[in-house]
Amino acid sequence: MVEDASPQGSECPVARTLESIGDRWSLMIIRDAFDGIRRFSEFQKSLGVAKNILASRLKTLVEVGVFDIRPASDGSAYKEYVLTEKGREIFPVVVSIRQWGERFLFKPQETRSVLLDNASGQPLMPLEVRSSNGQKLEPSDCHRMRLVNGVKDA
Amino acid sequence: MVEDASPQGSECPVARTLESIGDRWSLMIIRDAFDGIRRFSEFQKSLGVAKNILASRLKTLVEVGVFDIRPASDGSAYKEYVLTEKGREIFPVVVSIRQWGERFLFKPQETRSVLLDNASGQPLMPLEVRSSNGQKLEPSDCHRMRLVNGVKDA
DNA sequence: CCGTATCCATTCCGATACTG
DNA sequence: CAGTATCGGAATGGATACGG
Repeated sequence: MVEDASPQGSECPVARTLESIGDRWSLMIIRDAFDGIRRFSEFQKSLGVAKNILASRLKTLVEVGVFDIRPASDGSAYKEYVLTEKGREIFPVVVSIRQWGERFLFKPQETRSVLLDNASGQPLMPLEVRSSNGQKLEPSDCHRMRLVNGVKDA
Repeated sequence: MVEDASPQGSECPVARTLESIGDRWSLMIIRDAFDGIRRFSEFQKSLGVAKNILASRLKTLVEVGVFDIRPASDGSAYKEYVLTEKGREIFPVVVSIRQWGERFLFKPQETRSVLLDNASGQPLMPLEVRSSNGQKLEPSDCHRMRLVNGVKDA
């Protein structure tokens, strides 16, 4: 018997986010979308995922409002999956994941894909956690608090 | 037949990161660790996860170098799981996930947990993707590139 | 208290075949 | 091309019992 748990209703935003886009494929699909991929077959080719599960993931990502479906821009009869604003705002998540992986999961000369600034061709600045007045924060500089109806609930 | 795919050897840092900490529980465990949780039973209580799978996840997180095992600080016979530097550097990932969830997955007055700066008691600054010279970047301002032995490829 | 071992249910995933 | 339908296998998760 679990007393916790309504899975869709976690109070922690981290948990709730992972419930909606934390599965094995969604973030990879979104990563590809940031690369300009929009068509079913392009996602499929890039990810090497089975078509049925790609279809399933795209459907739920549309349902949760991360993608919109639009008619194809080239006039072909098919649809395109384009990120909504909600979807585009996942960018920092993907970038932070990428930066951690680059730093800790690759040997220096190992072949990898990198994300570069169009203007300069340079790598991006590492994402940093900062306070509201711009101070860099370590994990120990923060604490979690429960917010009930807008008021703190120690 | 898949020609892609050596799962541990993806060239994309996003993919490789998700392979190592992208399962359903690891990021939740790490989130709790940022809250100061170190003991098996505390993780278990906080997450409501079965003991066997918690044990399994902690073991692999130690293996990949995200946690260290240390003797308990209170002198009891048991161990503590503390984040390594590699583990602590996941902080921006957890924070970006949290911020996205807060913004898009909660109604304004809905009960949630928030992360506050110890010094000011204020919420954190939203993470932003920036270029090496500090310019804010949108997804379309970036492009992916393959890096082979340190040189650009295509 | 801190796990491990076992067993079972469920979910997820890939391959294939099929439809418009 | 863009999916849907179906099926079997693999991975994952939960409950429980047990041992150090």
